[in-house]
Amino acid sequence: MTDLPTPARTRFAPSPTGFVHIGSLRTVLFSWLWARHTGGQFLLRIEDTDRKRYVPGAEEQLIASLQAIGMQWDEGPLVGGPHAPYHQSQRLEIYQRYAAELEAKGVAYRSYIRGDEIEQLNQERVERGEPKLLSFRDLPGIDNAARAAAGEPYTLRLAMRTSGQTVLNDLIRGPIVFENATLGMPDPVLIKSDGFPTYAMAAMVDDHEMAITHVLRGDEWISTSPIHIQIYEAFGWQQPVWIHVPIVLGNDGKRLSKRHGDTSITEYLDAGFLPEAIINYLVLIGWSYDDKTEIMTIQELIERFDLTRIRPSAGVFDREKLLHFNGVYLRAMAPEVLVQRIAPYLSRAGIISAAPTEAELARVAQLLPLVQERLKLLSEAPETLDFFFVRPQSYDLGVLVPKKTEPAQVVQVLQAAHAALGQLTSWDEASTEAVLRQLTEDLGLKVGQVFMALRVAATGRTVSPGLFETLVALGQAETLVRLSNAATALSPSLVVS
RNA sequence: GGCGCAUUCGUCUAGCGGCCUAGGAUGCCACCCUCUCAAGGUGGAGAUCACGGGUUCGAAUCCCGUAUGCGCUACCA
Repeated sequence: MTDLPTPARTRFAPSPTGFVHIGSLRTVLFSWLWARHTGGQFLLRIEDTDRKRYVPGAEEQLIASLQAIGMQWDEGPLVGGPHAPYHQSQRLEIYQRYAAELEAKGVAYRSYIRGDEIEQLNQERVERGEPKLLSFRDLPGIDNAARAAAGEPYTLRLAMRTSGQTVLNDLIRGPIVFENATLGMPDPVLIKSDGFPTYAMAAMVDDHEMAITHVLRGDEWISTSPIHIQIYEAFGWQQPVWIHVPIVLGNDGKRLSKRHGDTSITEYLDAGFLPEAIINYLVLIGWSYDDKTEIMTIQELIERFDLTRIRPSAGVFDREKLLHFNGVYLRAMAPEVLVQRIAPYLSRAGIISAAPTEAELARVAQLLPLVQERLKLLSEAPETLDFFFVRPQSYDLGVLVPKKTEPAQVVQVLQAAHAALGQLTSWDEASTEAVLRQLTEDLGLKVGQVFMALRVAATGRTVSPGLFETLVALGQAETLVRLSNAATALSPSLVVS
């Protein structure tokens, strides 16, 4: 029933009403990992049974998100499979057939009462201090036969049991026992009056038809699981292993939603987070391998993932920690791969062409090692590299002149450095370093003062890669131009003062 | 209201009766390294294991209450 080595079939069954968010992605990740871990299949099924909530383009977004994050499905839209179609809206006959079966068995019945009538009746009952309606089978004032004869629309409802127990065997929580007599659950609609099935009907039928072995879903489904279990029992089907996954909360401890900063996964990707970092971070909310291992490759996760180690309690999504993971993955990334991943960000920033030339990519590849270990997001690449491509147009004199240093001294440093570096015949880190350290000593200044002034002159900013590697990457000619520009920018201020 | 789920450092977690004066990670602070920023190294602060009873020689770990948070209570998923 649990951690058997038999191949599992799991599924992600979203309704096409929006994007894939961080919260739901974590549940998908668990499902996907379990299928891969057991050598089974991961299916994608579109639960588009609510025509009122249909959002055009949502399915495409959803599919694109899964592909971008790298969770490929074995059966479903685009790839097909033995249980096609994988859109519930195209499986209506199947649900109708099974619905008829339940009706024939007497566990489901036609209900002609309308929603507004139920509301009305319940309101009256509440006023009289009576409990709300649970069954809609034979109600005073509702003539089912007459309505049927008139051809009025009806819903098919499941007759919930009113005695005994319904037991949900949740893998990570153990058995959860519901007393049918005190459940207080109205007979749920299986088939809506428009002929479409509800979630309860469609999902159970499909999970059975598609031979799903492990159902992973958010723990908000625990409350309604008696319906699902009673459907399984009514059919006499074997239940899948139920795994109710804890939810992911936002910073404020509130459930992640569009309101509370739950962002679509594509936004994280656009922001420069790596799929592998997102996956690695996300899997650790609610699951752990042991007491210290955190950084794991996808392959290791597939090998190590174990449903029984999922925690039952909700976890807060911590963007700071994700950022740390992203940095780890960024630093470990092969330079040639990083170039490819970073190029689009540089293109978007206008630093290189939209369709980068070989020369541009080569230049980026040359520069990347200088900043790779400082990156936490791919999107930070433009701001850390742009000065290599664009000469500083002006200088902030307050920044160009380091603390405890006189403007005149800076001009002197710039001029001396210009002279000394200009004479160098070999332009490499060792040579520039030797020259500049000697110069510092000759001027009787501190390394920090000199190097900072030169850094600002060369890059226009106080934060950059190492000075020497930066100068070398910039090239001798360009370095000299920038030093001289900086000196010129500073000189007028001397005249004034 | 009813039913259900959850509860260990700010956050993610380890822990499944003695190894816990509660371990790791992240974040924070300090120091080291150092031309800046990161990275890296070292150290530190940070959890009376929600609270109260019990069981036991012994409980974060088992049982029962209480509190708090959350979910469900749709012809939504």
